[in-house]
Amino acid sequence: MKDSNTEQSILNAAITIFEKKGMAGARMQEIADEAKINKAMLHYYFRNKQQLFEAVLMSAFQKLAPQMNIIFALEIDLYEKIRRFTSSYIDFILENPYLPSFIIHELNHNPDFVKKIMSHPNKPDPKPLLRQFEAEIAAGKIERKSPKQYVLNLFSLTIFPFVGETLLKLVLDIPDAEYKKLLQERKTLIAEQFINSISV
Amino acid sequence: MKDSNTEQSILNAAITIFEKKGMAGARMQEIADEAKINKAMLHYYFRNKQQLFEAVLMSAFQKLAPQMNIIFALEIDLYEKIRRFTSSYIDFILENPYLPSFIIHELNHNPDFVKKIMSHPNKPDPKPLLRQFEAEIAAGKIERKSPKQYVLNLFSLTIFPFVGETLLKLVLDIPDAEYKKLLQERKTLIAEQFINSISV
DNA sequence: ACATTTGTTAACCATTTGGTTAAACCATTT
DNA sequence: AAATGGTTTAACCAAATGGTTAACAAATGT
Repeated sequence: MKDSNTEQSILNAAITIFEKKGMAGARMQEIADEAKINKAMLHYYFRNKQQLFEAVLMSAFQKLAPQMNIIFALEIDLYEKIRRFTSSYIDFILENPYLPSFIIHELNHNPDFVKKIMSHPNKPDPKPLLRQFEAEIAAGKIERKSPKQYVLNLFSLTIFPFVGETLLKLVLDIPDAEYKKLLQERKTLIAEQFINSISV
Repeated sequence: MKDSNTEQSILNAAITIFEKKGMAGARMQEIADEAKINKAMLHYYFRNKQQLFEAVLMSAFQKLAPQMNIIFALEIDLYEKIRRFTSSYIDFILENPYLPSFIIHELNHNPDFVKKIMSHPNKPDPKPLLRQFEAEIAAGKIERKSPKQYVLNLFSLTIFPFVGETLLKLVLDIPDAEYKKLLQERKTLIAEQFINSISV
């Protein structure tokens, strides 16, 4: 029984290609080239394109979810949690720029996979965060709005600047270097303004 | 010289298919079937897949940009403009649910098209909005932050719930009907909280 | 050392897919 | 009604693409 790093290097290559081109745009040969192995190996280890793709999509969740869930579960003040979440999420995505777009796009096109991951441990789970919003509302500390709306806002402010980067740069006429700087600024700015907008 | 509605029905079919499946996932035959015409007609009117695709992407901007630019250019109070923008954008996207995801995804994968549309009249242009933010800052009415960050926030809050719908429903465990209700709520909620977060 | 399993390769295959062509169709002009 | 020119169709084509196979190499167990 060999652990064989071939399987891992296939997966790595597949991650690179799939995250950049998506399921429909990726080519098996391109993945094989990227991994510098024979195309037949892809099928030997992962049977077919769909299964290789699902392994990649699952690994994307595996990368993202623990990182988020740790922060969601921390026993700290809500505001501090918001600050930590935005800052560390932005840092993480700066290292994995294709991740959110890839996940979102493929989730939109693979309803079956959505069901598959629904009960899977790799799912990000912001329930603790939701409960903290509820508690603060109950304590009269923040506006009485749906906690889900709060989390929606927080996710939108944090994730969209990455997903919509090309569109935003185009529409707002922002050069690359400046955009990078804006993203850095957002590591503190989001939490600051978000907290400001909910405090009663 | 015939005006021939064939060309238009091809474009309509192409819009349907491309917006749902993207450039890489769409099939010429599928578009022909959708339009109920012979596949050769696609090439007769649009030469090849790339050109048909670009016509579709351009038409997507054509649908979106005027709708936004009218509001951006209105001579009204900043806060009122924000309220109008979020409300009417959400209404519009509810009618065209695939639009933002399609535009964002394809822009990310077609750097050449980005250049092409940069100087095109179909580009959404929030410059008037940016200037109003600047004016309010100068007047000491809102926090002294980069106006671009403000617009980034506004776009994120408005657009992301559509682009990331599947992911958000999955992660926050929200059923379809409830999510629709949340989106409706956001037509007023976004502006309310956004304004609350920037007023000095 | 030998046999058996596991890993790897090159060649091959069937289907899909974007694109072409030549003939037919149809409206308008002469 | 014959000619003209744009429009439409079915059949076809070459390349790309996902997937398979059979032979070969390298470990692994006996």
